[in-house]
Amino acid sequence: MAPKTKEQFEEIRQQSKAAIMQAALELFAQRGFAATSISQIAKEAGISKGLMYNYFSSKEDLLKAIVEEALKDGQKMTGVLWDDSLGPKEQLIQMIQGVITQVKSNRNYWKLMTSLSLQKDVMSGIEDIVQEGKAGIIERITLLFGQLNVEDPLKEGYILGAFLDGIMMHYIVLEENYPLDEMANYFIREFIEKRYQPTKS
Amino acid sequence: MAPKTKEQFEEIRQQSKAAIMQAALELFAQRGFAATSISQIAKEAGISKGLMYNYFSSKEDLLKAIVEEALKDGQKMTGVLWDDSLGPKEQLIQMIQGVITQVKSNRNYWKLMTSLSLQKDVMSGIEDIVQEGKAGIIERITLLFGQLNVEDPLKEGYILGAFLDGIMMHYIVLEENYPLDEMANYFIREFIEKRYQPTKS
Amino acid sequence: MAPKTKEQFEEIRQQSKAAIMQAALELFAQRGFAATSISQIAKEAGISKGLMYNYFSSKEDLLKAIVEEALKDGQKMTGVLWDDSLGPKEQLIQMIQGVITQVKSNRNYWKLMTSLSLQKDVMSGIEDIVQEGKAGIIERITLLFGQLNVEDPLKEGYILGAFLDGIMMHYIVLEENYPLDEMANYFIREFIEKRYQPTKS
Amino acid sequence: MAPKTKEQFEEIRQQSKAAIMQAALELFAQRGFAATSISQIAKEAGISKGLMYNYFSSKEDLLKAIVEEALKDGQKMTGVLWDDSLGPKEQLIQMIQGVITQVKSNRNYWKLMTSLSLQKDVMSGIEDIVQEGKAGIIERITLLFGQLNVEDPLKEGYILGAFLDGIMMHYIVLEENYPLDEMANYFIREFIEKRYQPTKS
DNA sequence: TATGAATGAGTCTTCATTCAT
DNA sequence: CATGAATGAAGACTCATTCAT
Repeated sequence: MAPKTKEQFEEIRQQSKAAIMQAALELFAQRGFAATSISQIAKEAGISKGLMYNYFSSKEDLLKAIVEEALKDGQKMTGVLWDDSLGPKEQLIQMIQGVITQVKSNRNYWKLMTSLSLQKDVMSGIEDIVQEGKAGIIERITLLFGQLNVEDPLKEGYILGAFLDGIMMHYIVLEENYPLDEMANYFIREFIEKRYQPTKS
Repeated sequence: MAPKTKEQFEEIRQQSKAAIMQAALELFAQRGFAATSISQIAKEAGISKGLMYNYFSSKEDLLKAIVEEALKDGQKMTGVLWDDSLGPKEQLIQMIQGVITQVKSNRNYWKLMTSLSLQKDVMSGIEDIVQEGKAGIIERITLLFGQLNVEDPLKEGYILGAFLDGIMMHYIVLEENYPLDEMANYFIREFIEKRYQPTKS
Repeated sequence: MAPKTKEQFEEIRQQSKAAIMQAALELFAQRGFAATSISQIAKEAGISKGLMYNYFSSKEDLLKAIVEEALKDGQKMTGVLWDDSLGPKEQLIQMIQGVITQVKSNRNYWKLMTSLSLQKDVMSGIEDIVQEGKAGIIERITLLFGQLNVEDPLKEGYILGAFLDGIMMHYIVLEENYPLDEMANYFIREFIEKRYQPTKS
Repeated sequence: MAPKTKEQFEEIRQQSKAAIMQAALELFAQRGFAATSISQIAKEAGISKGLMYNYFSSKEDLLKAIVEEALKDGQKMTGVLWDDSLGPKEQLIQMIQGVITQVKSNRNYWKLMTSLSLQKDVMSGIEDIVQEGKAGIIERITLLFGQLNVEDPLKEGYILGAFLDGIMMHYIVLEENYPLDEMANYFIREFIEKRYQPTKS
């Protein structure tokens, strides 16, 4: 008799929305945005085609929501990441491990993002947000390399970024067959620990 | 009328085909395979929609032809690449420079390939050919690292691969803004030359 | 709890119903029946989509209810209109003024009716009721023109009807910019008063 | 073997386009723009749904094309209409007859236009063109009434317009059952000929 | 060989309507 | 009585592909 309460509706909404976003992320990541149809998403999410439009105004809007949410989650984790009480090398290592952890915890998201970054004008609004985040990280890394007395901190930062993107790419493409942790550890040991020896002045 | 009719036809065929493949590669790379329509390709190539089907039996077939052709070109270049008269480090450097050269000379192709590698089931036939090529390279590199007395040649090889893929990725995404040569040189100097010192036994 | 529950319910019912009909009339008139969605009506009326179906079994039923109610109101006014104690010319004038008054008092309704009359099969049930009403009026007018010794009372009636419909149309389309009263008065003076002079044989 | 010539294609295009516009006009007029689906138009025109989009970029664009074409035709006829060698009363009559002829020759078009004029924002671009045409006619009529020494030429013009619009409306709605010519003639005789007697100064 | 009109399956999206609460 | 989540059929539109010339 009584209508559902606001809270009940809100809960239902959150559940449906999450289910849709989850299904869409999976499919967008595996097949690509353009190649994924709303029908497929609806089927995967176990809902009707029409329902998606109760929550997202368009397929693009859905994509945007997915990216933004994962971005927010990522930033939450990143915020925790930096521990200024550590030395630069330790911070570097922690950062690398943090990136690895994030990628592992949300492989589909990173796969989708990689895919999107390859296409022009898929998402105008998103590009900016992502770039912003990246710029912050690079700046930070450059700073650390500066403290490590590296010859060209910026280049060194880009190289590190390239390595991380490369390793991520391999992990994303090869899925279960890629020993991500092993590779990361090997890299840290061989290319961080050894390379950036304390400079006893 | 003229006796050369057949050859002329063949030449026209080759020109049209090349124009179509060129246009398609450009668009597939920039917008993605699924998001590119035959109409767009035809317009870009300056031909009619129908003509495409004279040369390729389907959109997928066109994609396959593009990938295969570029692959063949690549292998031609790769074949030239290895110079066994050099020492392992020099071969490594030459290989890296070779990869960079290839990517630079055909950025769209590598962008497309990267894009395709992220999507399941876009191309069944292609996957295998590419994997084959990659396996050969890895084997070769592992061998070189073995000669360089590296602790774990396979991991070292994968790390190098990650570096190269990462650098390539940045170049592909950032386009003109990425100083590819500078980065490559920096990488070779700092991460190859310095790392693999001759081991005077 | 309170004894008046039923009446209160009834009152609420009437209010909601009226609000819905009011909102729907407004939107149907301004955008057209087919182009107006239930959602828009619900939003305009300040109620939920589902509630509409408590009062009307369908969108068509809602339209029907609106038309019928306005028709009833109109007939109430029309009933008052005819004053047999007046002479035919005076009755004519009164009728014209009555029509003008009605149109002014419910412009949206007349706009909607005009719109509906242009479309086939929008409403089967409605057509008949409206036609019935119109036939009565024409009969009455024809009678009056007969008393005025007009050459062809039926045609004269149709012409008057055409004028009234035309003036109404202008008013409906031009909204505030049309001087309805002025036009009506000018018409009465120039085309009624002057035209139908008492025929003192 | 040889491809179709430009002319052949052009002819095919014109035919298909005409068939689509013809079918669409019929349906838009009878059922209304919003209530008519592309499927219905395609079926009525005997073509596939997709073909419409070879010729018109959208449903709205189709509507616009229809209106504009009919407008052009109308203006061609109107241009012929005015004969300055006649006296004002004769010009008036000719104009009335011209309007009647146009409406008769393209009833669906006028039905559609009437329908459109009732809805806000169906067509932004069209509104202007139509208003422009109307303004010219009113100006002309006002001029004629001035020559006829009418008390208030502008009002008289609007009244005439109301008459004509009303008669047209009846004709449009009642279709075959409305004796348009008879009514027009009666109107001319009774409301033009008789009303505007030559003023022997 | 080359063209582009034509098709129809499939895409994104809207919307009247239902229903659990 | 009231809500709005959910459905599914239908609508506008796209696009790979075919085919007559």
